[in-house]
Amino acid sequence: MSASRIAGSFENEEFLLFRLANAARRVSTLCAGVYENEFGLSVPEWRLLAQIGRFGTISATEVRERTSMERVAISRAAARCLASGLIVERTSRLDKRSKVLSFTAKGRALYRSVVPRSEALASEIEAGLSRTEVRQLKKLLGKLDDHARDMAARAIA
Amino acid sequence: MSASRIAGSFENEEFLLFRLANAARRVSTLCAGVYENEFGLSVPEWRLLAQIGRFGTISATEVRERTSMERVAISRAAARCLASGLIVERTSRLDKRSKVLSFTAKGRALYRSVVPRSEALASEIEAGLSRTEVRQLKKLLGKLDDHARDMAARAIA
DNA sequence: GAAAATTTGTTTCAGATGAAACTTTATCGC
DNA sequence: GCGATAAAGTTTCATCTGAAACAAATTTTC
Repeated sequence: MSASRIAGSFENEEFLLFRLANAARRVSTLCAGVYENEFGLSVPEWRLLAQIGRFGTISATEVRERTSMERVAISRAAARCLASGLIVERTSRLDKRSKVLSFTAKGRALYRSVVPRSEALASEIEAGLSRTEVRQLKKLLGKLDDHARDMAARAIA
Repeated sequence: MSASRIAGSFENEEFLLFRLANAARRVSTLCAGVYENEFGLSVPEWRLLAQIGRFGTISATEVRERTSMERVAISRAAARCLASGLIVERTSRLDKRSKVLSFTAKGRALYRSVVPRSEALASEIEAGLSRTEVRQLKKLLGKLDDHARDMAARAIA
């Protein structure tokens, strides 16, 4: 069949995009279920809380720099965490556009309970791979992300 | 600060989920722009066409088995490709529930023009990594996906 | 020091997405 | 063969998502 002759190398190796999309969707759905069912958190909410947990007090921009989350996602995650009383925000004195986020007692307590579960979940997910493979995979994903970011930046410029 | 002491190993290594989500989002957005701007195709539509290109005539279920796409995504991609005259569908004689999909002349021509662009795009994206790293990454993503699928299946059962 | 441009964060809108209900056809158990 | 169960695809609905417009504050430029 002519169609398949045309395909060339495309035929045997599936495009990285597709594998990446599949793996990300699968892992994300799995984790989202756990965070939602056990803690009532969405993945972006947990991502935000994890940053506050690490850095104590942090602005949305700092979260973005550290996680590559989108502005909108951070804003929405923060709004929901505020509404559920997990965090408080205060306008920064240095820059009144900026609001710094920090835990309430309730938020800190929740964070403390999520961390071990999150680690256990990561272990479960990574259990299909060896330690070396996990390290390798993270490294390669980081490299790919960096390269793709460069490409996107160049495309815009 | 007590919050950071709690974090433990979580502190240094970013959770695989997050890296995966970042890389997938970045690559997907990049590719979606190319397919959309240059061919008027969404990623799921291109994924579907790629399967028809490889296998000639194929049912939605076979597409799902081969790509891990969701039923709904396939159904919608097929509806749009039908509407834009890229494919036709015929009820299978063997199973009247099933519809087999195949190219129109227009669809085949488009497919032929997308394949080389898709390969070039893949090369560009993979250019940040060595050949070995690309192979490794694909392998690890496949393994991770398989393991996560098993976990999800076990969670339901 | 005021106008222009930039940055921070929010909101809006339109399209994407996924779970669940649904329709139709096929298969299983008896 | 007939009722129950399952499978193929579609549709609905409620939510998620991202791009772009937006408001407010800051920085830059002249």
